[in-house]
Amino acid sequence: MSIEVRLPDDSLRQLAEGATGADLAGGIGARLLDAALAIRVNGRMVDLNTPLVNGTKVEIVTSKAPESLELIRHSTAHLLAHAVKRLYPQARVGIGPVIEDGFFYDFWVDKPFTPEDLPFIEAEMRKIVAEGVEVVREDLGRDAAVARFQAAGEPLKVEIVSSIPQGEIVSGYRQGDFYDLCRGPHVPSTAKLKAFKLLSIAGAYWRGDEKNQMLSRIYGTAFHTQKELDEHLKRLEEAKTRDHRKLGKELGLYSFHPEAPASPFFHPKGTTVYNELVAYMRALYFKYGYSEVITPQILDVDLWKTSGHYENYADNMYFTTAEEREYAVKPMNCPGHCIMFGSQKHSYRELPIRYADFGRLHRFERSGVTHGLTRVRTFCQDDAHIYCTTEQIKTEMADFLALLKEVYDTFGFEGMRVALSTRPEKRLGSDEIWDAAEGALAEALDEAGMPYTLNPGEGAFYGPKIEFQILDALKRPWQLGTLQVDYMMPERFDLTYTRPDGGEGRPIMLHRAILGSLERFMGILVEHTAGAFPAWLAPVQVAILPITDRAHAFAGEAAARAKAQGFRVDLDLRNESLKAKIRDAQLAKVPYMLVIGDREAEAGNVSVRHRHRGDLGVQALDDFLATLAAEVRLRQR
RNA sequence: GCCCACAUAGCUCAGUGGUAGAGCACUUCCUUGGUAAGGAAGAGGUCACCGGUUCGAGACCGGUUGUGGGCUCCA
Repeated sequence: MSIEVRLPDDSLRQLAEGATGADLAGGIGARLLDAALAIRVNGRMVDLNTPLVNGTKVEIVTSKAPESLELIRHSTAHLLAHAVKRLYPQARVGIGPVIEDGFFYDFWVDKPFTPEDLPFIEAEMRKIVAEGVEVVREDLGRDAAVARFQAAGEPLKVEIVSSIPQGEIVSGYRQGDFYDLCRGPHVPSTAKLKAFKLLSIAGAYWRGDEKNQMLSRIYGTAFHTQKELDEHLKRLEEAKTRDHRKLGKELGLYSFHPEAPASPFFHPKGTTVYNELVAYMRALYFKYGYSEVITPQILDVDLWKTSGHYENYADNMYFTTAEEREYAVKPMNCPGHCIMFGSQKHSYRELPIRYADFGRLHRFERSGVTHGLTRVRTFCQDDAHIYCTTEQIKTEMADFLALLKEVYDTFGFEGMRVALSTRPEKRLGSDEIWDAAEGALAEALDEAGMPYTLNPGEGAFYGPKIEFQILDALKRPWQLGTLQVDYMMPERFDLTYTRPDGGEGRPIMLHRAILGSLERFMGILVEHTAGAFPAWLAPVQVAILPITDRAHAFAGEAAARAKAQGFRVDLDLRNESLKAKIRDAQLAKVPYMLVIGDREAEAGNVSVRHRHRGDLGVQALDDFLATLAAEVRLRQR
């Protein structure tokens, strides 16, 4: 008896009954067998050593297939666990999945691993690779699997397997003396794993629940070749050099101090960028029909009880008492806006009313969750609340999307992804209201033709939210914008407007932000631009570099003229060489350097150097200023 | 909050129990130069904080605070 399988080029191949993918690959060529990692049967990836079935379509998966990277990472995770079990037999294994850019494996150990352990574990992994241990799939009945893990002293695995319905087959893989629960597929031998590196250690809760025990997690990554691995490690280094915490210090933008944990101090240069961002948003608010408001920082706790924050958000709030009256520092602007809206009578003719607020917010974030500028305890959102009717939600949504796209385009963010977060467990309001709110957002997204993913249970306590995610220059995702629909606050604050028929209507409230928070946005922007802000945002737009003292007079005049036109100028009169001045301006990422020597001073010219484009030659000062003015006005990147 | 690591000059970092160091930055002097560091001198530290061990602690131990890598959480 023989079987026949179809290859991707539609050719048929005869094989003996019971032949595997490996036999198929070997029959085609020894080099293919060597490169083979798995096979794809009728589109589904399975182990290379899976027996072939007559009449199926079979494809040999080698390192050329994009999904093979996941395969070797998964197998490398098993390799890691195998090595750990050899070195630390008392370690009990958790789970070891593939993640973006690599994998991890969790271990339950008495003493957590330390970074010094990694080279030893890695060496043991290489030893297992050198041994070329065969990786074999071994399926077991559920009860047999439970018994096997119980005998092996693996309580975490027992817990997982026990949750699988009885009678089901549990797949697992054995490599030498190491057996692991796993769906597979895997590479046929540890010899196939050639380029991997263990990267870091971290604590992680079992099953991601902080009530469970803490496991010791080892992160690593794997690639097909050492060259690819090296390139990846180089990219990680590149990301490190762009770290906004490092660049912020180097460029003198902001700093952090123990006196105010997780709260940035914006230095003059950082404040310039910050204020330019606010000015930009203000200009757009004018264009899009928003009105800016200013509301108090500290408000009576009763307000927060009305808004529901006291009940649902108190853990994240700061409280203070004065004259025996209790207050809270605002973590959000919305309740203040509701007070303002409710303080006047409104006609349907006024709606939508759009209140924008750059108020400072304070949220108590648990120590350990803060991170540079991207997670702080005091920040300011490009926040606005739109009071409108149900019918107006769609046009408001469309206008908001237009505004959002305009902003992200200005900064060069691409690859926007959208997620809809629905009702969380801890929430206000009835299911009917949530149905309406979630429905409104979903419908608006559908109408805008925007594909989105669902984040069940991730909404805010007062309403569902749409979250907008972009990719930065290093293709890393960031959540920036948000749009939330809220039926709750208007209800709780009893907000009304007069309808055309003279009756009272209840407005809907939309919460929205585009940059998210100015703080986080600046951090992201620093990493996106590597600190080289576009000219319109740069803290110093022009550095004026006289070569000798003789040029100081004209350099001073040039600086004065540039300043008169509103440019941010740094006049470098230090007794340093031109080379040194250029170097310092380059390191400060100043967009334009104007070199002024005797020749330029005499003719009223400047020699223009751009931080990226280099020497741009000599031109009249006024011509340069006119060009720069256009670049800044258009907010060119 | 939890697990682990780290904390020395403004910055980046050396310093394995016996007198506190380097480079850069800063100040002064010399140098007046043409597109990424000219030269010299000087000044600068309660080694995060509190306690312990020791004849002696920047170093060893415990605690606190802050920061970092993660987990949980999140703009």
